[in-house]
Amino acid sequence: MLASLADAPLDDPHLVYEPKYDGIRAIVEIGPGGAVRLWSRLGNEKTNQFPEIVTALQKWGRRRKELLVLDGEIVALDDKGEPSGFQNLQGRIHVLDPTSGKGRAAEKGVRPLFAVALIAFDILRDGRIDYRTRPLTERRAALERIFARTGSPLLRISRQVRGDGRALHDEALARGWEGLIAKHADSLYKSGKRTPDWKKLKIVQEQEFVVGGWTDPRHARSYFGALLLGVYDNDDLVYVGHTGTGFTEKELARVMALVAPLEIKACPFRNRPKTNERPHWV
DNA sequence: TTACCGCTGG
DNA sequence: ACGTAGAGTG
DNA sequence: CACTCTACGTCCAGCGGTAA
Repeated sequence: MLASLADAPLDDPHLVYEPKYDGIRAIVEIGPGGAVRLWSRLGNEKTNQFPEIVTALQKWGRRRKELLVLDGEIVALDDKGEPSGFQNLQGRIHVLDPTSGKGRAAEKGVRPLFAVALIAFDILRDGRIDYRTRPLTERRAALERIFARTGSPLLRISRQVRGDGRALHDEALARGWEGLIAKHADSLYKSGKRTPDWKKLKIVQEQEFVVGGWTDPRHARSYFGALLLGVYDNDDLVYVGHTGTGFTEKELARVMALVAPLEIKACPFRNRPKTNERPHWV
């Protein structure tokens, strides 16, 4: 079940509000005796990539007798133990076995080994009970009963408020969260579907950048792939990232017309970015 | 070793 | 993740 | 007719695999 991007009131009594955790979506199976498996949104097994979480789940689920299936988000934790951004998980998405010491990341020693945690926000099955056919409020009650006090800092449940998300929204602004998810309190769980029962309320962060170049487009994309962006550190232009999404066809054309006549030979950034496609500088 | 592709998360 | 076109819905 | 929803194609970062 996936959320739709939409506006929603922050004080609707039929809605519940949760932080939008910025990590990797995961379906969690805890079998009898603690047989644990993690699955990604595309149905790929992630069990081997998060051994800390698996160990914690095994320990917690050791005396369970029946299958439990949860839905949640795997997040990286900052040094205060608070959920931090998706970026800190990027290096582990593809790692087949983080303990093996094999592979590029292990060789380079660059994997930061951020602490991670599982934040469960839904329950799909507990033994013979198929919770997907039960309303969200009932699922939430079951989740809190079963998973609220795991005794492990790695195993948590999402924060959730009912009816009035204004305080949570203020907190999201103050802490720079990605946004909130607003869910219909009586909605059912629809596996694999994107539905308006869950609404994604995005928070727009602002920052002014200087365009230092662009990259060639890939495939059937027109004009350019991404803009190369920097911010000034005194007199130095420091490359800070690419952005390629968010452009309509018209906007791609307009920006290209502005930027193409300004092309120069030398990279204007203090730190030359690595790009997927050929860069052009302005 | 390096460069590129393909795949996966968002 | 986003944006678009075309299908679906009212 | 206008609006909403879905399917699809594309974006970045990063890793693994393979070719050079």
